[in-house]
Amino acid sequence: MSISKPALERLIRLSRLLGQLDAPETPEAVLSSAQMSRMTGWSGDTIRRDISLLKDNGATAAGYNIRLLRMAIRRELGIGDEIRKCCIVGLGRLGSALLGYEGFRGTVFEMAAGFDSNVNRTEILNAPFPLYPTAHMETVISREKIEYAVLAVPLQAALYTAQRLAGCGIRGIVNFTPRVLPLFEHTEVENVSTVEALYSLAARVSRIT
Amino acid sequence: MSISKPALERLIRLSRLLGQLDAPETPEAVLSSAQMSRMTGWSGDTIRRDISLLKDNGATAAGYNIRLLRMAIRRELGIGDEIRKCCIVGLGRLGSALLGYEGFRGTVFEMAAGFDSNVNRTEILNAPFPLYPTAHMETVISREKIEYAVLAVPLQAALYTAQRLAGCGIRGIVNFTPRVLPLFEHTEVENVSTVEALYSLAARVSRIT
DNA sequence: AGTTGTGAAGGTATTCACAGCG
DNA sequence: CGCTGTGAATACCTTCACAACT
Repeated sequence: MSISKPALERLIRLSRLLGQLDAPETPEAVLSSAQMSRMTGWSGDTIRRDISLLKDNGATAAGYNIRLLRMAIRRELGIGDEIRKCCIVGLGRLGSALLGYEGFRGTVFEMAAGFDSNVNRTEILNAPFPLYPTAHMETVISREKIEYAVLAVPLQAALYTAQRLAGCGIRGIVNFTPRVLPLFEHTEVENVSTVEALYSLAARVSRIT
Repeated sequence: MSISKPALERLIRLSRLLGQLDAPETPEAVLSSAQMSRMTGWSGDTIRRDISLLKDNGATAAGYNIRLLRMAIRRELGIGDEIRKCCIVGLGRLGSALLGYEGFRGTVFEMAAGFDSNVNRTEILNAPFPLYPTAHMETVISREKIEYAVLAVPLQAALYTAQRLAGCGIRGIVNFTPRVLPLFEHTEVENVSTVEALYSLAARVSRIT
């Protein structure tokens, strides 16, 4: 049975939540669907149904074992322990801010390269992984077997760069640019937009008021 | 008739897309639902139904007038031309990268203040709007009538800072931190997470393969 | 009491199919 | 013709209600 997209997104966030609660010294700690409901805003019913799609989900009479549940989610997401290599394309303010981002600790994602068309930047900035001029993008990506890209180039370069990424075997793009990207044959796109988030908030707020 | 959340999100992105296509020299340009479908990946049926919820949507026999449709969406979102004031809380790498972000141009959102607990940062960084120590957050927000906040503080400070924001009248928080925030009574939360985006991509990719 | 898991019901969203229009 | 708009049908998702278990 396949997991629906809404369920998938909840499970991903749940796994983050569990990661925050999983303390090494209490491997037996449990959490009930009612507690998760309070922490996330989703109904306990929905949470239980999502979790019931997983096997070995760590259910007990008092709730779910935090550690086991988290493992079950990660297993089911098709994301084993296998490392996925990523790169950052575009090292302006936003891109370079991500160079030192610690949020990847504890995930299966590993930053393996950064690219910028401005050679100055690739030389001056320092990062815990190598930086290259964009001209070498295709070569490095295929040599390093990089699968995912975070796109943070200026608006004008967004479409062209995304097409180059899709053309050289990148499987997924996290699009930080305000450009709406087209569909690609073999490359998924996920948008991350502060402005869209603000509009979404504003619409909800004005609906409530 | 109320617009559903999925429809809302599509309309917001459509409006961004239309903004990119709307050229001043061709105010009569039209776009059909089939063309939008190719650009976004949503079915033409769904797009037409979303748009049909709007009045004065610029429909013609050849498609939708781009400019009129964009105006109709913005009108219907309950987002007039009234400016919404925002602030950035946390001026680390990510927060300070947003200080000069041009993506707010042409939106109804205006950055009005930035906050950081490190007084050094608020003095050294320069921005097109004033920066304050976090201690003054409540005062400034209520004085300036700021409604939205972009939360970019370190993980440890996320929950406490969010609670302070919710407590002082902020209507919506764009959460850039990896902390899963609880529900607040009068404050909406929208999450923006690179890591969640990557997991979502990875799950989709491994599902296809 | 508390918990999970799940059929059945209910509610939403999407797609189908086609009328009607320019 | 290709286009929009929409009733009807379908598919999907969430909630209800409760059995089973500790």
